[in-house]
Amino acid sequence: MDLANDELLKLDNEVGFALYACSKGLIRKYNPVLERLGLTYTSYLAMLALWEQDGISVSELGKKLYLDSGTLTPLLKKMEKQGLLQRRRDREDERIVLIALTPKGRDLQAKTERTVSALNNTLRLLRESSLFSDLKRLLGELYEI
Amino acid sequence: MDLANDELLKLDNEVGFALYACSKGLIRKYNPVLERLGLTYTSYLAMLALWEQDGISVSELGKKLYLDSGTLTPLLKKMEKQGLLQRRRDREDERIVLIALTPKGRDLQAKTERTVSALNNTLRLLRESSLFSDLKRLLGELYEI
DNA sequence: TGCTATTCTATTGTACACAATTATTTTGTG
DNA sequence: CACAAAATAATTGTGTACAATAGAATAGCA
Repeated sequence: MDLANDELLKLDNEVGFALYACSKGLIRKYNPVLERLGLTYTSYLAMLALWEQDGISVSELGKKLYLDSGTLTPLLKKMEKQGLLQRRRDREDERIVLIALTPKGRDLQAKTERTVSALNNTLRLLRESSLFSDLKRLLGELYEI
Repeated sequence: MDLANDELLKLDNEVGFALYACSKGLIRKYNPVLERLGLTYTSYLAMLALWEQDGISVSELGKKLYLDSGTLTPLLKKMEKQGLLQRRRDREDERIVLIALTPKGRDLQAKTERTVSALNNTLRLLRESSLFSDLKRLLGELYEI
């Protein structure tokens, strides 16, 4: 697909728009389901990261999720209020805030697994297609441009 | 890729996360460039849609962009203030608000074409790969699930 | 040891998104 | 025609995103 000048600015030719609309569409599917768990899509992603690796710092979590402190600080405070995790300064280095799941936060994993399995089934085909690996490759490339 | 239960909730296996992170990453690349045009990513998309088809209603624009009035109304008011477009009620049907580009809005197209061409080149490979058509297909499927 | 640069989190300000609700207008039907 | 239903924007409330800045703590170095 090599575009002439007058085709360059068409909405349907925008890779970014396809990504943007797909991403929002999927989040719209997830959010009502996650609501039953008391989670939003963003807090769901944060929990996924923490279930994999508990006790990490805000900046480490930010690297995993590609989010900065401007997003994470209020999000984590809200999740702390919900009783899912605790935040505390590292004693060795007072600049760092470490995140630790509470028992309630850990226990949520099993219920979440059951709850999202329906969505996961819907997305199974996507995960099995080459689209998924292409996306992950794209994500890597985006951060090198 | 058929996932065992303990793999199901891993962040790296989330199709949604790959989409979400890719989309935000790309918008982060676009926004500083678009700023030179006085546009944000969202208003850029709105202008793309309007350059293709001027004089449409808010709801028609919403269908093109997959956005609702809660997002579009304040966005369009801001763009009207910038002098890019005008909003006026349809005389035939007072429920409808029609959007019309101003000369300034139309003139922005040429400059935008030049400005985003660098970004477009970076993304040329993506547009030429199967990823792009896969994404558009996914977008269609998402709205049927 | 001081001093400077760096690291890390928090804050501020701007800009979306979207569900739910409201208000207005039009349409369709008995 | 009257009135219920539908269509259309606007509003409200909540939840992100992120650039830019600030502020505290640490590291590195003359």
